[in-house]
Amino acid sequence: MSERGRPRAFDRAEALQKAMLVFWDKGYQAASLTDLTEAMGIGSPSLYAAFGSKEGLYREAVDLYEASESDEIAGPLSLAATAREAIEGYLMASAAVFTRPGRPPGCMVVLSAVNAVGVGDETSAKLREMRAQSVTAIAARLRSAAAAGELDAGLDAEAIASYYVTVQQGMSIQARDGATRPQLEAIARGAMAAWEGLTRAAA
Amino acid sequence: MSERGRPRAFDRAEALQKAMLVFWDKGYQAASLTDLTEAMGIGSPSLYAAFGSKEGLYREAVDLYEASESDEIAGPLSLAATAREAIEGYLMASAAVFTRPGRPPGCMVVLSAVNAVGVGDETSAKLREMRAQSVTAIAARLRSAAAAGELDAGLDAEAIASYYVTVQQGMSIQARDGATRPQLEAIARGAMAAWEGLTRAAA
DNA sequence: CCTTTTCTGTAGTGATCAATACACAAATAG
DNA sequence: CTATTTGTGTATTGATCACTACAGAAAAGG
Repeated sequence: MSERGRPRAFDRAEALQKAMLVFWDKGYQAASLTDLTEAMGIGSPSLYAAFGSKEGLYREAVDLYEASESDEIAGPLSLAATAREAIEGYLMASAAVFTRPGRPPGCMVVLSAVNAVGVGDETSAKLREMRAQSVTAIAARLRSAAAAGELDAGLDAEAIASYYVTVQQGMSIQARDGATRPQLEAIARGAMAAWEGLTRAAA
Repeated sequence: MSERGRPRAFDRAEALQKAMLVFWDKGYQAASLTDLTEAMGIGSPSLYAAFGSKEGLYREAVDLYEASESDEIAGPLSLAATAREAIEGYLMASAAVFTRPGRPPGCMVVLSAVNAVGVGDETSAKLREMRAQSVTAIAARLRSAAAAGELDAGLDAEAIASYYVTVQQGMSIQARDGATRPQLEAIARGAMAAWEGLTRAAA
């Protein structure tokens, strides 16, 4: 097939992983081509041959983030037995991922709401949709719990989901300011203290 | 006194206000000198004569933000009769300020945790301290309420304060994504649903 | 071998960045 | 008036930005 020509001298997936860490750490615009090529260990022509452009590389970095880190955060939402355990697991997994050693603090997708300046409209819209998807997924989990009789049928799933996603997004800011995993977990437990009040009566 | 020389042809306070809006909207690095001078209606030499440097202008813009917007958010903390009303008022005022028409969405100081890349260490530390100050102020309000017998004496004031500040910071992200004032207020009410659980037993 | 294809390294492109040199304008001091 | 001081407008500084032209290197096809 396409094995003609000089073979690539670097591992594409490995280089993308390094680029993801730079974008995650600095945001789109503040990550310079020099930052990227140095972290990836390649020259800029190799970067452009493999990824097309800075924004193309960013898009792939976001996809990689979603596939690796983001799925770990969302995992509990579909796996936990009860809706309460699902959301608590979501917040606890966030606390873990946001403070994992060797990784930038906070969530790359959440932070992109603030530091993805200069990115194209299409990529920007995709990132916004990814953040909105968190609310959708949690609301769906709440509605399925309500349909199963586990929770009150009259609850406002969207409002509750927005609240928990807001807490999780605030945890990204806290992580940026140096909050540790136990501190973020304490915040998550604080957020869960609202659970009974929110799910008992329709807000 | 110092009325010698050609008088300044623009209003310094007015120009600073315009610069604050640009920094608030775009962050430090993404706000270019062209953006700033166009918004302020002056040439770059006038900017440098009046404010010293881009970072000097940014520092003054942060001070102006603190004096105008930030005080409105923190007002309820010292004015409200009860600790609960103080914190609820803090979140409600945040919802209002974060979505005020004609102003950028979200809190300039909160967002600076993410978009103040490239700013000097001293300014960066000052901004971080301003964010930490929110936790300190709320914790102090909780402790005074506990000392007055209004709340349980064994509550973890720091943990509760961190939780509510995290919600407020998440509201800044939500505002960036287009959340309206009623939506943010609903989130604030959701956060207040945790109040009894948090203040009843020592976490 | 030679040709074709693909990638790498060097060395740059024009554009934009924050910041200024310099000449002139506009005020006060004497 | 002249001298001094301060601000403005033009035009530009070197540095850095994202990006690429070009020549040579390293592979497969014939």
